[in-house]
Amino acid sequence: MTSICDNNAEDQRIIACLEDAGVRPTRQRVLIGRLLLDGRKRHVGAEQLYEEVQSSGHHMALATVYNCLHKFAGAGLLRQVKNIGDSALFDTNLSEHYHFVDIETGAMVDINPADVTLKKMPTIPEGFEAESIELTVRLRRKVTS
Amino acid sequence: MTSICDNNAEDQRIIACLEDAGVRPTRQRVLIGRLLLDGRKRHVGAEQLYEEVQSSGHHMALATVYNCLHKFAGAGLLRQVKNIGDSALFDTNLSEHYHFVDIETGAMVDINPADVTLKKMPTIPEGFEAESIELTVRLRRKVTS
DNA sequence: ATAGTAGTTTAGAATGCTTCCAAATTTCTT
DNA sequence: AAGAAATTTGGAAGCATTCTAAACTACTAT
Repeated sequence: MTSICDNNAEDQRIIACLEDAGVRPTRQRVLIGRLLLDGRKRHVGAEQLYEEVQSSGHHMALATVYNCLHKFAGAGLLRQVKNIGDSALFDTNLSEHYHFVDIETGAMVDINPADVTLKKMPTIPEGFEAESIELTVRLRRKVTS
Repeated sequence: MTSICDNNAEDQRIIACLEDAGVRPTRQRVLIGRLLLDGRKRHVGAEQLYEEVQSSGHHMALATVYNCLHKFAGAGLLRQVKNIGDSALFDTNLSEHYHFVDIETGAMVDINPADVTLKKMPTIPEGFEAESIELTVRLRRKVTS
């Protein structure tokens, strides 16, 4: 006898997912979980997610969307991507992978991890450990010659 | 018989530098050139540079600092670093190299380029060309055990 | 169940960085 | 020296994100 919106199997799965990650499954988090924890790999920004929530017929404060995104990221359910310009982006793809970015449009595409290998790793400074490695290849549209 | 502050050899060098890059050597740009085009490799933010200008006994609008930084970057005199969180950073080191970032403090250190090699390069999508590659290793302070 | 308490959500205000603006100024050309 | 184009300026505006304090919700212990 738990929760909030255990009305169906999908929500049950999401709730379990949140609990496993140590995140309390509130109504809002389950809602966002439906959008982000469905197995699809994609990149989302706060504003965009906010609109998706609206479109799904629910209301949620923008601040809550930010809260959730950060909470999810902190719990390892999402990964914050910091290479891209302006606004914060979150990636549902948790495996180590890299990104192509169109410098004109900002569009982002995953780089197939098999396509890149670091031959040599830099020596981590004394007293530190690597938390993550971000590799971004910025792309410019080629001039048709 | 050019310019503004050709009062010494150093300024002459900076002016030549700007002209070579196709940037009109205004008083403000030469001023910033003194701070950034002296051969030292470093990372600067707009606000910080603004303060350095003040400290040097001159005045300049913050907007001008932004203008200059972007102009310099566009002309290839600086390189904008986009991997790091919050605010815009510019790097006077133009050669291909990568960064360690302390996720706690935001402090940035160059990675010796010899220390990293990409074994395989990802296939660039059709119609695009790589403009730059950014590799960032995020560091966490190790817990002393 | 019920009450308590700790964690969450909320709307709107506040912040901080960056860009925009229109006017004044400066640079380079003629 | 005058004109045209680019630049600088200070302040206002913009935007994404965070903060705040109050209302609310979820879980725990009773």
